Amino acid sequence: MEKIVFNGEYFNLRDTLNCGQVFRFFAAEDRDGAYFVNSADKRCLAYNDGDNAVIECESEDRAYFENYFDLTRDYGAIVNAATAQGGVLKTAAKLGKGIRILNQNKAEALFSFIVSQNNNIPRIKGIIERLCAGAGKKRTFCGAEYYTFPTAAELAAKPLEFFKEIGLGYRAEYIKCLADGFKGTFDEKEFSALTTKDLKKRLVAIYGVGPKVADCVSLFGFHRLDSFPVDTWIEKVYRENFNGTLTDRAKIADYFVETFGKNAGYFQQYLFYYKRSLEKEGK
DNA sequence: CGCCAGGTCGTCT
DNA sequence: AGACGACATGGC
Repeated sequence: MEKIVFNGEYFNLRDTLNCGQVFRFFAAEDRDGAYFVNSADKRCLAYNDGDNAVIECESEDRAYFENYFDLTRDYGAIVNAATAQGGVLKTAAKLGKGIRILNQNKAEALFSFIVSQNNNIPRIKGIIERLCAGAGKKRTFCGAEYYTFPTAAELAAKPLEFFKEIGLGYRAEYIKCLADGFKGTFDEKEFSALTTKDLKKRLVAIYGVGPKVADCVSLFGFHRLDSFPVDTWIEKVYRENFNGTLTDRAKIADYFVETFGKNAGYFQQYLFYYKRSLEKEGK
């Protein structure tokens, strides 16, 4: 077992996991504030401890999770850049300075964000868990069982009925179609080689993937920071805090990418998290 | 019960 | 190009 200890000033597990970028994490029942985080076929236990963030994982997975949690990136510089923008971004960066954008498994991100469309987060998590339990493999970590995210081949082996049974609803056809389309393999390189613009075109060409899902996959799966998913929350920030008048979400996305440049993806998370937390407080 | 969920597709102007 | 309803399901 390996223990990765990292300065926690810009690494808050709760905020990073709860900002809507990832769905396969579970609060560790017997350890307050600790989470089991699953990615592809791996699992780790992660928590904040005093000034540090700690990740416990199998020794062979150390490099995987160092990359997964984006540990080589200078988040202090990103937060400073956001703070320098002033206004709502300064406030949002203060609140969300512990958020990191994960380097998720690309296939998992693609399938997961198709599930996310017109859906709520608790239900998305439930569907994905049933997808893993029904099509993935059983593994053990720290004496507890978990399921791996199914491979493209494992998904392709399942009939349409399976996807309906786990509660995907009309999205079952999207998932089935995608699984069949990959013919047993997911060629990451084919996607990774593309520019962000072409990657989005390629993703949108997939049945069930529209501009919003494509931007999420691009940002959360491929770490393309010049992606800016626009949903109702971002639209709200745009109107209320940037005095925006555009209504076309694609144009709003372009506006933010042009304004924020290489930090656009990070700033999107700060703004999203900030706006949504205001709503939650009000309730 | 009705509204909504980190939308997308098909269809019609 | 832009508007609009349908879509499965269940959380709240």
